[in-house]
Amino acid sequence: VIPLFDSDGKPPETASVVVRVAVNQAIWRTLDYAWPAALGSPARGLRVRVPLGKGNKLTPAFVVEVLTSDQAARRNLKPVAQKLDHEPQLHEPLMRLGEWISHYYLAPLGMTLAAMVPAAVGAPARQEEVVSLTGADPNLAALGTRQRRAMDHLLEASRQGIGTITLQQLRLHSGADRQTVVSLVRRGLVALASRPVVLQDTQQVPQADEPVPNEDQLAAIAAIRDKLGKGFSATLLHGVTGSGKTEVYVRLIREVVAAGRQAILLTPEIALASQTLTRLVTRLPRVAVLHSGLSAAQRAFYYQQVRDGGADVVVGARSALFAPARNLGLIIVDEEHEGSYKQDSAPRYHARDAAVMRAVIEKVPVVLGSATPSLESLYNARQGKYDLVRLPRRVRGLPMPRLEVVHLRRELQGGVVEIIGRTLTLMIAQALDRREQVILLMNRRGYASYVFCPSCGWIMGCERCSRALVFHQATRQGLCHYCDHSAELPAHCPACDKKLLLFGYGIQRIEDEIQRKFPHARVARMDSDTMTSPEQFQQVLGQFSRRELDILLGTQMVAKGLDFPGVSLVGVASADTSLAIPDFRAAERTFQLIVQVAGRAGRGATPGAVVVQTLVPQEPAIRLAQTHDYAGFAAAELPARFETGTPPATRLVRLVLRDEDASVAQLAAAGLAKELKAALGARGVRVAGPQPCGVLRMNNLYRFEILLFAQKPGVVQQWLWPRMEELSRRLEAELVADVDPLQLL
DNA sequence: AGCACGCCGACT
DNA sequence: GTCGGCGTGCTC
Repeated sequence: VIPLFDSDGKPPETASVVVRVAVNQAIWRTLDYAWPAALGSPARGLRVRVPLGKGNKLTPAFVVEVLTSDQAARRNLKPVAQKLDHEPQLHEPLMRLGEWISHYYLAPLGMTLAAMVPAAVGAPARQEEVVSLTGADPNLAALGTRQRRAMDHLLEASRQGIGTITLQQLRLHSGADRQTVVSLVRRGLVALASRPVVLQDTQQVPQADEPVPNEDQLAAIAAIRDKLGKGFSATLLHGVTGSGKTEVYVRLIREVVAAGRQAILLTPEIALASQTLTRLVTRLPRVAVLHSGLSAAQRAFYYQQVRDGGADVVVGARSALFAPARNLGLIIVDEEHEGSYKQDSAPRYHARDAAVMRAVIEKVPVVLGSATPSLESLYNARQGKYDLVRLPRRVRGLPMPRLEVVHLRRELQGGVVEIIGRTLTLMIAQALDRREQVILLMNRRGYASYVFCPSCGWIMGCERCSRALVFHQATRQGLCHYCDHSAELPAHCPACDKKLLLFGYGIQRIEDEIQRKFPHARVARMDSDTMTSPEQFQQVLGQFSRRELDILLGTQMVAKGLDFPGVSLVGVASADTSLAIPDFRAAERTFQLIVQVAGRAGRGATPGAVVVQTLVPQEPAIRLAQTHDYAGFAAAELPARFETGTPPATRLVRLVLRDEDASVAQLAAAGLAKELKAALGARGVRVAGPQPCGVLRMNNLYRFEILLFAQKPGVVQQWLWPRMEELSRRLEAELVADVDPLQLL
């Protein structure tokens, strides 16, 4: 922090330099401030602190424009108080990306820019202790075991040309603690020093262990390699599950790094803990991994490494897209169809689409990979906006797993209501007998969907939301999956005092059933209730890969990107959960989920089998997933979207108006809808609504939505953005805009 | 999003 | 007569 010189507190008389800043708050306008000469020269992208409001509260902001002298004619400007960095934190391409995100996703610019930089950036660099040999002749025989072992390790490292190693590494490899090293320092044998932390080159896998790309992979690599260094291009890499997309990424990234440039690889949040990624990281040059498990300081450290050229590759979730690579050569978005790329709070950007925009701005290629591309990306490929590259076969000639769709109603065993039907039970038993592993998907948290009274119809509901509480076994409580509110399970119906019943199945109930049916199986449950930290996630996956577990039971987090050769059977307990959601993407999500989870089977020596349980086996999403028929699914679903005028046939902007008072929200929505119809109707925008949201009341707020279906991208935003501030002030209810929404609850 | 301002009710 | 409740509106 560089303080302002004028200690008498008086702002300069006349401002010769004026900057336009975006404050990190829900303010839609930019504000002008005088730039004190004492702060040096201003620059776009610089972080500053400015006095804001009547109390002149110091507020973080970004300089977005340095005004020329004739633009700067305004007087009486408050002065910028502090500079937070010496150099602009966001360079020009990221500033332009931030401006695009702010406008396209209808978010205030200051908030958007702030979301692009880790909060702790600018804090002093982390230090680490390093150990090196002094060169003094060691009398090894005179040393104790621990000191001896440490010296051996250092001497061995030095023979390999490594003169300095970190204390942490020495501790890891020789078991020497700091005390041991200090003793060696006293003997004059080693030196202990501090230096700023630097990234280690993790490329360790010897060439012999390198997977050899097959013909398909080589063709894909060649096709994309041709585009490197030749400006913007977008490629949709459609490779079936197990076709080796990761190998294609590795080869392309190495190519880019060899040419002296940096690469960004985006993966869904969940995949960051997977062993696929761990393996991948060891095969790449200096990697900065950015994920949610990092502390603020660690995140800031990697961020700075990328900016200063200390990292060649950035691997991370959504926000890794904003890595300040100054010399970018390639962006890859793995599993591009994943919903977790969409941020669900402002700025509500989609990292895949923002990645394409960054590639446009930086004039570099972008690769979108998936076994089940989103219909948006498929449509873009059909339109010629993306090039399509395919990997139609699995590696090593592995067959696609065989899917068996079973009708749950015919699976009941002796009339008993059970969710693991006859076929699936039998196949799990067989897999366990053969010492093979099983992945079981149950896409619903909790034990039972709701608690109700059979005699009077009372349902245990959330007091803050218009939804039933989901019964959780461990806590014996009802839990709201929308607002996290919980309530004790009453002993009897509070309305009529009769006995209460549990209705519906959740993953915890499946867990009970599995344990009852297979008492000797080692089972781990993996859902957001049990996986509260990335470490837990990694631990369970580690156990499963070491075959210390037989059955991995999970919500959709087990469907994604896992690669365990021991898995021969995958079960989908109920394929209907995601179909039941009233959303135009329900079929697409169901198809993707089944195909993705099926892809976890048969990656090793034994061919995989998949059992999909459903009450609606004739449903196209399920029928087509049975034969991994992506083309067939797209051929049915894409025309349907055109008939209904839903994305990708149109571009959707969703506006939600919410208020504690239902009629206030409804009236505000009605007024706004009328206004929008008048203004946008002529521009090819269909205004639907207002209508109550899928979940009418959430967190004590009643919600009404207006859906805007536009023929062209950006039409709605162009009209709406300049009016957002005025609208949010004028409307009685709170206004939330979501562009290209994925969740329509 | 904060934060100050302001116009009413409950208290000393 | 004053403190403070949180509705309202602005931030260079």
